[in-house]
Amino acid sequence: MSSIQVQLINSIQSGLSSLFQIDETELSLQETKKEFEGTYTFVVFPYTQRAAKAPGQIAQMLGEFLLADIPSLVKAYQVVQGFLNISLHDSVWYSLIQDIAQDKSAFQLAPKNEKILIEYSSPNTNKPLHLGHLRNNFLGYSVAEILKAGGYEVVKTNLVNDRGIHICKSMLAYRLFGHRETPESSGIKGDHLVGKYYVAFDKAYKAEIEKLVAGGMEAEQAKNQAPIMQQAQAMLLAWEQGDAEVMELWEKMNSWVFAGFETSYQQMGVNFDKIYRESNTYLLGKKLVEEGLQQGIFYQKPDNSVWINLEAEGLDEKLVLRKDGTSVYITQDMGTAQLKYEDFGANQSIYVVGNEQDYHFEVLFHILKKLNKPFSTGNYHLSYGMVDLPSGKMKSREGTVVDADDLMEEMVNTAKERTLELGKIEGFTEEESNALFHQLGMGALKYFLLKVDPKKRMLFNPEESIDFQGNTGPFIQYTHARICSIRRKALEKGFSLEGNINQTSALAESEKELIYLLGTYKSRLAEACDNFSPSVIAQYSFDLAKQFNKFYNELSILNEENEQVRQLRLILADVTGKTIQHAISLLGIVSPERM
RNA sequence: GGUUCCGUAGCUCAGUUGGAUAGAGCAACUGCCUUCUAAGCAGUAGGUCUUUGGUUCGAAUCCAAACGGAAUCACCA
Repeated sequence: MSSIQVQLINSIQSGLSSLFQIDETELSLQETKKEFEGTYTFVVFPYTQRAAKAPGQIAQMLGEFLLADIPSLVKAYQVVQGFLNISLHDSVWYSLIQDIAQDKSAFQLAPKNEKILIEYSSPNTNKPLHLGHLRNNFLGYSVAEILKAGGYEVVKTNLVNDRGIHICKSMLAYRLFGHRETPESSGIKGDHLVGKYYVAFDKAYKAEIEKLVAGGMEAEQAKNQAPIMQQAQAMLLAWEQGDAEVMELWEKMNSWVFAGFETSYQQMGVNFDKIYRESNTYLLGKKLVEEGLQQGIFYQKPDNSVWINLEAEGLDEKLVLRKDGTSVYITQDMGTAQLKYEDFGANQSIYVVGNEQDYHFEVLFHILKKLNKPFSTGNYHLSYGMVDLPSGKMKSREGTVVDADDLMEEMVNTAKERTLELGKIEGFTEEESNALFHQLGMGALKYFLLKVDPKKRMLFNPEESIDFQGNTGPFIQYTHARICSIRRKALEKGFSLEGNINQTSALAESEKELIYLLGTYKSRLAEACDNFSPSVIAQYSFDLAKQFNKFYNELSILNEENEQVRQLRLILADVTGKTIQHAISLLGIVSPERM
């Protein structure tokens, strides 16, 4: 809350107390709606009974009280129905923009002295990344940036799922149909090449099932009996036993995938402080299971499988180790939790994982609690909604996925087309042009995916291209470029962006609103932090850019003849530019200086 | 079937702890480039906030039920 709001609330508080003997500790102000005059609105309905007066009368009396109590702040008030609308003196806005312009930590909240670990991306090494991963990666990266700006120490990790039956499927298919092709020989990016064999496995598997069913076998049995599936299971066993040939193939194909992912991550502009692999953490998970077994937290069934009973927590019995002693998904997560704690000892640990795994994380956190380790607390599942297509959920095996690399390339190409159409790259070198196309394409894509509340599922229609106009990344980037242009021209003309602001004339409405918005940045940032929600920042960036464009359109900056007014507007533009740049950098979006 | 989540303009989404006549963008239509970048600005049109009942000064928001949709309930991850 800004100091302006604090002063207003304190004054209203004492007004309520002295006028009506009402002592209220939790008062809230709201923004005045556009169609009424004023900046802040106080709603008096809740006090009519206790004050034994009509709403209008209470508002009237409070308004007079404010005028007398804080005359330097409050210029006027209007009573509309039961709403007390408060207008502030221009001097308040002048001093606010002055403060913001000089605030060295305008973009940084106070240190929290807390370390937060955030795990995101978490791909499987059997197929390339798709649109869902893009939402995950942009979200994880952005939340990390937001938390940093919010005063937390942040560690970014990525847990790669590089082992298991699904990995063996692509390995087996490669062995059967691959003819030793490599990313180099085929010209196919490593992760896509491996993904090709994952699909090939599924195709062969389905054909075998069909054949068995045609021969009179039940579908369920056919799924288990299909030779290629049995081969895959045998391969998994061989892997767990460290079979040299299988390990060699596994390492070779994984290295292709990792190289491919690295390229994709670079395009996305995301990075990690530490990459974990499940092949390195699942054994630690097994140890934790043994430990818990001895402590009686887990129990063993006659077939040797190990379980935990969470019925008291309203859940079910859950398996933590298979009867053959191999680990399952949750075993690995237990091990990873411990490893992360040993490596970083964070106060909080966030898992950026889709909401289809809500139940899994509920179980995991209960298990960790029961283990009663230092990492049993502070765990949070940042559960985001799926990206659906008009046809429904994306399914990799059925080929109904939007590939991440393809989509990014398409976005950059679209950015190129738009930019060339508009003839916006005069004087750019080829390198600068390409950088701009990338910044704009990715800006559009990131904004598109981040502007929506993370918790909600969202729709992507591949038939409709992502916009570059309106509520979009490029719109905000464009506003920044405009401001940069003003800066350049101001400096050419010898105008300073640093000077003091002197109050002379009355502020225009669009100036006041811009200052007001700039003044709310920190509280929006805090809100984004508390909710792990980049969409708060996205929404703010758009509002700010929109307001700036209105201001820009209505008023002259460089052509303003009154030097004091010009100075104010220049600083207003400059601060807006810096704020936009900072805000969208939290979304992983670059602010071009020209476009 | 159990559990959880969702339902706001033709489409994609905002909508703070309940507050005024429910907001943006896209798409449609009308204006504005000889002046700081028109990827912009201003305007018109578009709504039974799925439905019904309840709580109260006041409900898109809280409660209940119905209808519609999604996720999950694996010795998959």
